[in-house]
Amino acid sequence: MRLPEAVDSLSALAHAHRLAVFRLLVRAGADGIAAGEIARELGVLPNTLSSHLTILGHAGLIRSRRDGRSVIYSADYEGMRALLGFLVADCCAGRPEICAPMLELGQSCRAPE
Amino acid sequence: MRLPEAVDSLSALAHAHRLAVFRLLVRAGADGIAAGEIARELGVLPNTLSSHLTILGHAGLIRSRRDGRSVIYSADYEGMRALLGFLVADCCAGRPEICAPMLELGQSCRAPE
DNA sequence: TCCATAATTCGTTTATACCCGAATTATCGA
DNA sequence: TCGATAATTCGGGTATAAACGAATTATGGA
Repeated sequence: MRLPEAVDSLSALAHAHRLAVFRLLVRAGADGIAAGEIARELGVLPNTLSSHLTILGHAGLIRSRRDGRSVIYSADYEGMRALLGFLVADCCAGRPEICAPMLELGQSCRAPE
Repeated sequence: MRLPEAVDSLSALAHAHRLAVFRLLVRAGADGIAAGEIARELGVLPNTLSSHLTILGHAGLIRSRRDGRSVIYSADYEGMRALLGFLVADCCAGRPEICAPMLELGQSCRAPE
């Protein structure tokens, strides 16, 4: 990932509703959630949500598939990984002690026991 | 970190010049870089840069200290860690296989050999 | 085929972000 | 104290983002 794409991804997440949608989908996993259910959950009008979903999709952070009358959205974990990777890239050349706390991020990222 | 603060941080980074500034400072480490030198490096007017620096500072992503006539800016690694932590929080409850690629982020984050 | 549901697209209005020039504040050296 | 350098603050003009209502497209079932 390069800077312009990173700006697109960050802009997509830099909005309260869109960030909430993204987190919802990240938690939901591969099953995903239908657009209408997301709208209901967050209390956003369907048309407004639709434009948010388009923005997140264009940024490579979510995917969609049609299932009957519904469209199911799910997180794009590879896009997420690309963004995080860009942010930490070369974060501490020559200074591993700065880097160390970032390595512990993975600890937030575990299955509940 | 909670959602509103995360939106602030993401908004701060969701701009080509500000993201470039942040990356510059992340690479620069604790020594930091003077405002004027950042402006020269990126080809941004000093007053415009100043407002960008204010936004990044308010978002908790950079710090500043005065040194004579210069003001030295440096990355706030704790703020950075907080944002990344928020983004990956609970990212794969019950699905460790999704989580695994995120754990490898640390590999971008190493000292040059 | 027709109707109901799900989602998106379109057009408009409003609010906010961005950038620049000019003026101001802070610090250092002569 | 005065001038020069470094940085920030202020004000205004322009562009862009966001939200909404209305209309449109897609799908499934009667």
